[in-house]
Amino acid sequence: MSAQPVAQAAEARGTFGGDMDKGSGPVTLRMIADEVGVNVSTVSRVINSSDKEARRWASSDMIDRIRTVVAARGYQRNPHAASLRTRRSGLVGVLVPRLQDFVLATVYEGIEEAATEQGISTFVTNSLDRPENQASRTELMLSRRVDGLIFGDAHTGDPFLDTLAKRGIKFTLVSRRSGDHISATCDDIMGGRLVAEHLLATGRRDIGILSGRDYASTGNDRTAGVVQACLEAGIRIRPERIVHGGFDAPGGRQATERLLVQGGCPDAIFATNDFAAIGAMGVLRDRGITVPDDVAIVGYNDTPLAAELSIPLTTIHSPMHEMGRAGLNLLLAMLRGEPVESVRLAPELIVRASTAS
Amino acid sequence: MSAQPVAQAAEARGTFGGDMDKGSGPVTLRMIADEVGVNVSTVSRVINSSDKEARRWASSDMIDRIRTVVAARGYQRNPHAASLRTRRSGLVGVLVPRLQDFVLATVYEGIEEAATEQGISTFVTNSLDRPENQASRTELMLSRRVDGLIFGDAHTGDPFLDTLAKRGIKFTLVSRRSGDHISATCDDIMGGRLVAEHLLATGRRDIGILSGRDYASTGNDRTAGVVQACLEAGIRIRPERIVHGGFDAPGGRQATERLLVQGGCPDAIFATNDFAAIGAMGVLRDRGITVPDDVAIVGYNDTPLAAELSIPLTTIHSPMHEMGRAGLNLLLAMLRGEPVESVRLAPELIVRASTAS
DNA sequence: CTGAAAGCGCTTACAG
DNA sequence: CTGAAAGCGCTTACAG
Repeated sequence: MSAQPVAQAAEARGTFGGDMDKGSGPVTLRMIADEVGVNVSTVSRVINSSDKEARRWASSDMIDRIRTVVAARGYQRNPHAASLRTRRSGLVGVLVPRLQDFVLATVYEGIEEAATEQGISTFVTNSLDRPENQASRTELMLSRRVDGLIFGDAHTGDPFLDTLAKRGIKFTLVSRRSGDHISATCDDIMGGRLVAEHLLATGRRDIGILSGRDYASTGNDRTAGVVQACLEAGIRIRPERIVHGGFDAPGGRQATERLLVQGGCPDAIFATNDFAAIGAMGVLRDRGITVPDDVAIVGYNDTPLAAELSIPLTTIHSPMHEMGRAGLNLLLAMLRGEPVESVRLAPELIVRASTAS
Repeated sequence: MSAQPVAQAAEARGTFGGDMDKGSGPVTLRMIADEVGVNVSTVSRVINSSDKEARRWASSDMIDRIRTVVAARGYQRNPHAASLRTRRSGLVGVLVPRLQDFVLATVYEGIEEAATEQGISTFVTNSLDRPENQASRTELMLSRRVDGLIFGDAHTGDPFLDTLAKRGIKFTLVSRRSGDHISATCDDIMGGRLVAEHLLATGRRDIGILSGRDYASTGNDRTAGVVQACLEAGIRIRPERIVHGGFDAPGGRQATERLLVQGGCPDAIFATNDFAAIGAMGVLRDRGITVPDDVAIVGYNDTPLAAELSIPLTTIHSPMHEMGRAGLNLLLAMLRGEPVESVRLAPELIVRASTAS
């Protein structure tokens, strides 16, 4: 708090009942111990025990007295001292492609919320999906002595995460999955199937897919789900109907333009992200193609804007917040040494005007 | 890294050249010192000095040898130990209304970027603009021993920040200003003036304003700028032309509906936020009011979506990223004890189809 | 049930 | 120029 050096005046503290703070900084365990008239170790034990456990360490009278003084003085443990001693920091590092992305911001909110509930603090940073950033930011997090990491930017087939796992570093993935690493994701294959089934049921037969980045399991799984479901219905989606690109509006715009050029206009477009769907709608509008009469459009994620669009967007609701919470809780379980398994959350189809013919 | 207790095997370390790690956890200063054959204090001094300063503390031969071993072993200082000793954590807490909000996510990106450059780490959390959260999250940040705080959720007239300042807590504001507290903001009054000047120059005379939350200086200043500039042009904006509401699309929708009800349709609407502008456009479209022929629309912030809309949006570009950087750097200067002054960044008008008649 | 001691990994006066 | 010591605020065997 104060800029002045606090000096080594630890012994000069009053016996007990001294009510003034003397500007000597935050309350320490020693101050509490002195005021109660007991050893710091006793205070430490009481503070770090539940009501029941505490009984094993101290008389109930002692427990009451300590708790009273702790509350009265507003004691807060110094986390740096505790971390130094216990070798656990209660810190988690989170890497996301970009926090500006509504989807990842929401996932992170879930992570942060669950972390706070568990007394954990998080650092977040953007990797912009660039491998060199992923590596350097991970090392930076590690140098901050995080207990574990959560990646929202996993790249399919990239050995980076394998290397990390081999080093014994604990981490989970959110939003995107990769290999056998523990992850909390939406069941994107199922999501894709829901889209295909809806489109087929409403009479569409030629589906174009804005698949997103080729290194992201999200877009790939959603695409695979559509392809599977169509195949089961006897419809084969040609390769040129699947185009990759960015997950934002400009990315969707470009991908849509490529889609139209290379195969003519389909009767449905599935954008694996709502923002890409907005870009797609822009292109169609520019070309005088009407939605949903000429082309149905489906997005993914059920972003708030989806319902606000001039033509409200049919989309898949994915539990982004819950995904973040699960990713954090999985990591914590791993750190406790418990066996953990990946979580696939259920997607849900939300039908709106963009597919209602 | 490893879950097993690392044990007190500090003395059992090889003399020098021992290349294996023995799983004894991260490299410590002591290991470096032992390998170089020098006292830890010497290593500490060299590590924490610039090239020039180091000369005062050690022979250039010593400096080289230490630097070599530090690099070879990949030594990283334990920040908890250093914080405990120095009483400075290198940690900054950031409170924003909500990270899902593109504007605040971007401001935070700027904060985080500048922090990383300066070797500082940040914690972010959402307050949802609720006073009880602002208080509790601030205390939580303080219990994490942050050196200072950055608030993106300041409420005009709220004594909370005054109380904090009185407690000697160091903080800066971003995005919104409040009282005399140090802040890094866009010059929102100027931004409002730019909007009014453009609207007046293109023949508009009856401007409705979606002013946002009444506790946020952003919306209020932007509104004030419009009112001022209009007054100077001899046009008085009636109070019922100014409506408050949320800064998102639904908020803009509701505010617009109230605006239309209570005073008929204006010939221009200034939404103090791009997302609110999107909501406004939705309402107008539903009612068959055309943009820009019947009503011109202007947003604020120059969000990427603004250019992607069916009717591209005239808006004010505000340097959100730079605002975050400035907020962090101001805080750091304060912590160094330097005199600091608030920063007002220049807004810029971006004219698009929504006002081009 | 409670205390005393050691030690986590650093930094920084204080000596020399 | 370098070393030795103290101490930041905790936790945790180890005694009793």
